[in-house]
Amino acid sequence: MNLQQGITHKGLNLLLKLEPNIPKDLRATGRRMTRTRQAVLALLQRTRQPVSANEIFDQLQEEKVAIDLVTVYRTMHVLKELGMVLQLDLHQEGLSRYELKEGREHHHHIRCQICGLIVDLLLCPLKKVTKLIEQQTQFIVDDHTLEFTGLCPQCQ
Amino acid sequence: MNLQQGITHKGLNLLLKLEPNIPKDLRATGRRMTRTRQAVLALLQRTRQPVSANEIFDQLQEEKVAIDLVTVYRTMHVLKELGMVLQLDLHQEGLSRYELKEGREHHHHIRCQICGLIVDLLLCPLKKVTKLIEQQTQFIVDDHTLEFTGLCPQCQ
DNA sequence: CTCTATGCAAATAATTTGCAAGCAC
DNA sequence: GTGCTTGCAAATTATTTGCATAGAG
Repeated sequence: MNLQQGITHKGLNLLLKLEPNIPKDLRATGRRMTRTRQAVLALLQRTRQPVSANEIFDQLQEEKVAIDLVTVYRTMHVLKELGMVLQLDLHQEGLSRYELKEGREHHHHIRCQICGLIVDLLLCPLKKVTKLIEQQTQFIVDDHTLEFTGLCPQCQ
Repeated sequence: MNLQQGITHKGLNLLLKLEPNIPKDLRATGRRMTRTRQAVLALLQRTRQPVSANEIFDQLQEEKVAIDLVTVYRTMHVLKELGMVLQLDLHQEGLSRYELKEGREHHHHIRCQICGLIVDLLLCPLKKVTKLIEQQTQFIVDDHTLEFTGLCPQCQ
């Protein structure tokens, strides 16, 4: 909802410098490093929270980067395919958010109902549960979604 | 995706008879029991899987029940407000599904990537984890989403 | 120079809103 | 009869697709 407000909180992510091998990742699959992709990647790197396509678009507009919203969607699609970006659907938000993968471990999130702050959870309690589910249901589990909502310290 | 196919599987839900006190629940809040609400409730009761607004609409069309898709959405909104229905957003499906609450315990789901079969999981491993998260993040947790995807026995 | 990426317009899909008429109580 | 409900049209929001052109390698 409110990117600005969220960003003013202390996030758990670090501000990472631009990885110089990203262009290689792109080229390795016949993809090209363009002005717009650079802008999106740079934005993702300096953003502490998972962002929506619209937020990326708005933010780049403010920074005078000419880009179409469609291009944002297409860029996210490519980056996700390459495994460089994670796509999240947080608890009943009705839109997707994206964050850089950048070698980070599998993790989940909690989002404040009031201000929209999203904080990383550095745990996933589901390894054992997954096995249990596979036994109980005879499914082969291949993925899961786990997101929390609540009130952040400042909104309580 | 494919309601029919899902329904042909053995679900874990029971087919419940129409609870006669439902109209009371509605009236208690100044709401009215109408032909369309009856049709939706009856459908929810005989459906073994969480259904989307569109599936409710299509199904009722087939049964020659005249109803508008807008009315389905509005009905789900009311039933959810009354606590009679649960709204689910399964793993990156991009739409909401609904199921009768009917006194059932808090639970989660697993959905088959191929045929769309949804099965209830009769466990929630998150009570302790929630406390841990509250300690670690200083959030007050008020809700969570946990949904799995995989391959059901018949699609493996 | 070739083929991918982009912008713009338009299409889709899920859901919501406005308003006048219908129907439950 | 009064006020909640509904249908129909239209608006909204998130996302996707088609196509001709711009631009990366």
